[in-house]
Amino acid sequence: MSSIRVRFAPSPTGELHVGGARTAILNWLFARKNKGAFILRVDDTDSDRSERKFVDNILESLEWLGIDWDEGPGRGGEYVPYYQSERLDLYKKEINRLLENGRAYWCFCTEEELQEGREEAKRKGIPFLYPGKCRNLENSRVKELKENNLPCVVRLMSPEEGKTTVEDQIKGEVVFENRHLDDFIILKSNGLPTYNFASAVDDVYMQISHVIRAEEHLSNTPRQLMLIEAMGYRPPLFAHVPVILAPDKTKLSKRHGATSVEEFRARGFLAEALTNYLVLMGWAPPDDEELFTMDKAVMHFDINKVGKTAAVFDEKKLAWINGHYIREADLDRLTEISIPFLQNKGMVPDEITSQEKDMVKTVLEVSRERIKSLEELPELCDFFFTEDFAFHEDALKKVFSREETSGNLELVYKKLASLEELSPENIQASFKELSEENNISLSKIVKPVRAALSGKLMGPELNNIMIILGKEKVLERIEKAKNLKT
RNA sequence: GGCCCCUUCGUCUAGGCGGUUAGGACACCAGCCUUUCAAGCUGGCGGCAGGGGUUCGAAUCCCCUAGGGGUCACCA
Repeated sequence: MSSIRVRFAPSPTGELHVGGARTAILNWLFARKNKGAFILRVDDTDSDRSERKFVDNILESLEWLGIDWDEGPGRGGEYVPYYQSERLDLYKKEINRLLENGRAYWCFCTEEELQEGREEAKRKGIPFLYPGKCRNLENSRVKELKENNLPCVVRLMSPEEGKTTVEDQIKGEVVFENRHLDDFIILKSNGLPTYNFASAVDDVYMQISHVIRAEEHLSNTPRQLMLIEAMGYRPPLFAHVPVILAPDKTKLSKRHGATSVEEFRARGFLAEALTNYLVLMGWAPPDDEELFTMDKAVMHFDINKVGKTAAVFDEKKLAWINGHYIREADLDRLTEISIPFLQNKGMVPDEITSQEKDMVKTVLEVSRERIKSLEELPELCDFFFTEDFAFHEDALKKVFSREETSGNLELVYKKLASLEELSPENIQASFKELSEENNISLSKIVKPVRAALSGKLMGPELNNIMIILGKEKVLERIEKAKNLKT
């Protein structure tokens, strides 16, 4: 009965946010480390904002990240169903128990009434707490009001004195005074449970041992503890992880750029880079190494060592990590995931042949160490795929504006034309000979050739470019570039 | 405003029991390598929010102040 069971319980009101992803990863690491179970539960009690497409997005994002769940959507489990919207009978049952035991009560206060109270409290500069007006309604009165179909909710009869303390695995002991907490709503007038209630009930029923979730839930925790106490169950342990901040130190949101896992994937980040980075904000392995696999993270993970401070999301560091994984990735796999980025720019056809695929692979081999995200690939290597590549402004200004460029290209043309086939050796030798024979610097030869072949001043090694392009195209492009003088 | 959490280089962090020139990484700068750009290597810049205590000795313990964040919904 002491088995470790954790859960990630997103509400499908948006795409999987990197903050949510980190919470999921932390839960997953904890479960894997302790040979426990990682449960995925969909907290969709907000019928207005929950959408099926977001459920799909969250599931896909988690799968893409490699965060697999032992129980949950698509996988079933002992505590099925894992959608709160399908567990309504259970909540109803627990609400009724609470009602019968006098630990909860029906409340018929209207929105207007409450709003008035809030405004008055604001005027007085004191926090608004529900005054408990409906606490002691006679049963007959309740029955009467209900028969008249008056909108009503159920509130928990919360203790007025004492303290509720949360033994948080990350924050330590956090104490809340019960008098600051009012009789909060557990059943909404639309018949659906509130988050606090459904979450507490499910955590208990699903035998969750540790609730690892975002810090913003810390202030909800005493309420859930009260609920669990009122229902007569044992509460799980809690661990609240700090939020992720944007560079301006406010909560990371859409206006800061990419925030969802899907957006990062679309921008050319690798799953292992994103997970590595996300784990790194708030946790560090014992050896302080920053680049690690999830396997290694699992081996050393310790929830108690997760930092208490909110971390600023640093895209530069993510990019560095991503560059590392791009360089390390299996080339075939990298080829597969790179193709869409090329197709996106029309560089390779949507229906790709195996020859074209091989070409992408070859190009990747000589280009990968120059990019930090797959998104940068098209611009870096467009000239490998088309004759219609653009000449970069720098190339025009620094190379093609020069008097001697045309003549030098002509020299190169002649020299290369005499070669049987291009090889690293004979290309090298040719350039060297040209330099010596004509007494011109190597760079005066090399730069124009690079510019002629790629339209750029920087890029993969020239040898590689020439060999991949092949003698025919190389000569064609040099010929064409001779007349490009600006 | 009430309640709660947090505070080590610009950023992410390491710093069980108080004694370190406060360590690493990203970024930035410089150099090396190099037929470009990267990558790689080497070096540099840069920090314990402030103030009081406790102590022979505090980034580490206590208190206060300041700053940041979260939350105060019939949202999760």
